[in-house]
Amino acid sequence: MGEQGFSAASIADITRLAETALGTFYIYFSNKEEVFRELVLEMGKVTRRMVAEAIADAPDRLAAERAGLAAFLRFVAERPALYRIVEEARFVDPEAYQRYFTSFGDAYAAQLRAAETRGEISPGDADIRAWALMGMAKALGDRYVLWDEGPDIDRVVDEAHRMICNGLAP
Amino acid sequence: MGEQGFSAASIADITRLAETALGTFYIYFSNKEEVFRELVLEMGKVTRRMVAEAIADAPDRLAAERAGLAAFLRFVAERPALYRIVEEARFVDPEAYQRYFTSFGDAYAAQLRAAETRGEISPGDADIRAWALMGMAKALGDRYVLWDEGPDIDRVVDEAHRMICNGLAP
DNA sequence: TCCAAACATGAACCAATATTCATATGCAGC
DNA sequence: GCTGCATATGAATATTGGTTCATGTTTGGA
Repeated sequence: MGEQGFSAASIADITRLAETALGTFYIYFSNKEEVFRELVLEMGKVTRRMVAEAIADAPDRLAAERAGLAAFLRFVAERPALYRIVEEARFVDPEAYQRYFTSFGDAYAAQLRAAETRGEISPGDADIRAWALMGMAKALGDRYVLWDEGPDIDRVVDEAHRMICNGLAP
Repeated sequence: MGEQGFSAASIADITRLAETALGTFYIYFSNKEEVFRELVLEMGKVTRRMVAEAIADAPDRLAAERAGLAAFLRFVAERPALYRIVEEARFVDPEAYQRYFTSFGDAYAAQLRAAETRGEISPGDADIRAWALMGMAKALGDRYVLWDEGPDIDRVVDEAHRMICNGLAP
């Protein structure tokens, strides 16, 4: 599903890869969308753990932003199929997609609020900021990881991080 | 296609809405993906014109960023179906999707480069910045326009613009 | 008025594939 | 070895919907 997309991946394809019979699929999943939903869920857990580990020992929030972005881009590079599944969920299972990102965004915003009270970042609406930052990461992942070509990940992280810290103002 | 999605929208649906016979479809398009591709193309033109007009008389780049973001969010609010089509292109016609965003990104980066030489923004990699900014706009569109609930568009634009200008550093 | 050529029609065709189900197999406890 | 339950199998089913095509209809120029 991650490689061919939801509709192109047939149950027959899936069971062939799993080396089981076609009917066996329906012992474990009630229909095609259910595997998909479980994949999205699984993906949520994996990404969350990944990022959490990556930022675990960052000295402050700005350092955490850098580490988190770098980890996310590395993740997209390593598991493009899983990343694809999440994005396709927008159309296959909008509920799951929305749940995925709102829960991610909520956690992100909470971290920003905590950092704000610690004085590590300037004051501002944590939710809006969280979504803006998630969007940045996604777009950079598309352009510089999935579609390749261009500066290496470190340079992308550097530049994006500079922008996250200081903005564009001269 | 914008309302139901590419696969859920049948040719029969399309021709019913168009009040023509089913077969007539194939006089104008050679297959289902071709209409889709043309829609993506059309959408590119419309968005481009929209944003260009919106930022036409901004005094400087930072003001243009604000006006452009506001225009984009307004556009998503007004034509969610067209916006959806572009995003679905990622899976239905990846070529078209990539063309859409790289050409948009190239134009965006060119504007940033010009602004940099005019001293309106700090120096930095224009391409990476352009993609980061596009990603921000997309994510905010998803969360605060398509999924509604939350602060009104102006507040979102205000907050995001502050972040674009000054970043998060205290 | 006539004639191509373009355009329109929608029933029929066909391929794909999600899902079911009757049957077979493995396994745990006795 | 036996019994019953869980699990496995894959051929058959049923539906869906993209695409074709033989047959009309319109149109614009001569």
